[in-house]
Amino acid sequence: MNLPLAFTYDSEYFNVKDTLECGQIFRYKRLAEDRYGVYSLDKYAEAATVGDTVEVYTDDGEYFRRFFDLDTDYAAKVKRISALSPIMRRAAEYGKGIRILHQDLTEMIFSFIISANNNIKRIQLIIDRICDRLGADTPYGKAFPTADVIAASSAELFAELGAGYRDKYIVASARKLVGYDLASLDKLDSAAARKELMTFMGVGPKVADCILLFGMRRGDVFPVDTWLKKVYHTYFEQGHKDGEISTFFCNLFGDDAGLCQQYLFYFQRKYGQTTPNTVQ
DNA sequence: GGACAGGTGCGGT
DNA sequence: ACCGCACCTGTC
Repeated sequence: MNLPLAFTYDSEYFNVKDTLECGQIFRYKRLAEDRYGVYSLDKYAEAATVGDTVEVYTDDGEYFRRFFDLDTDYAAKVKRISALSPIMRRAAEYGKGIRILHQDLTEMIFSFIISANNNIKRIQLIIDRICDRLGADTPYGKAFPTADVIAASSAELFAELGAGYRDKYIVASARKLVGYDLASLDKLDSAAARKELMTFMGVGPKVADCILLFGMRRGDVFPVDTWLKKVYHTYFEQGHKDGEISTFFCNLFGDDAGLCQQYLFYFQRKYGQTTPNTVQ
């Protein structure tokens, strides 16, 4: 495979490693110290960091320019978020190279159904096996399968591929997606779209927020997982029950909530590598 | 070898 | 509406 250089971009607010490893995407691989391969649907790109420049190699530069969110001014966002509080300044400074990717909605639905009560290594393993088994061939490997193909499969297949008890969630949601008008979700506000997404089997509040943030570009949501619960209890005011933490952060951060969540998640995974509920 | 994973569905109050 | 609990399985 000989991919052409499609474009370059300044690396100060585009850190490829941080963007890919902050948990928003599962289909990527480290090819070398400063070179990563990234898959989205049936597309593929490689991003290499050379000095203060990121070089992106792909056959579809238009797709990946959008995918990497290169039209958004992250310097302004980091500046605004840094001004909020000392902890946000630290988290934003640490994660300032993270960009919220424009990922495919269907791929996000299945990926985050699989992510529930799971670890990142295993999530990647399961998704890779699903693509290998059901994805269409591309010049770069296997594509992410369509909902139609998943719907035509059985729960037993996904159990075989290691999905565990999520096997039936994957199939049930795929069958609901057949003939479903996902574009209609764009007309809803985030709260209404979240409620609708939660009618899919395997999609609860946290997974719905991830789908909204990573698959629908809704910056005004705040996915709360074990790491963010720990962040809340460590750095923010006490007193909210777990089910209220997302709303608390949404009210605090507004339209920057999703990006703030990524900064805090990545920051906590870096500096809070202790068991949950243990204050570092 | 046990605890833990980027939680959710379910049944019981 | 709000608990508490079981849950596949790879990794640490």
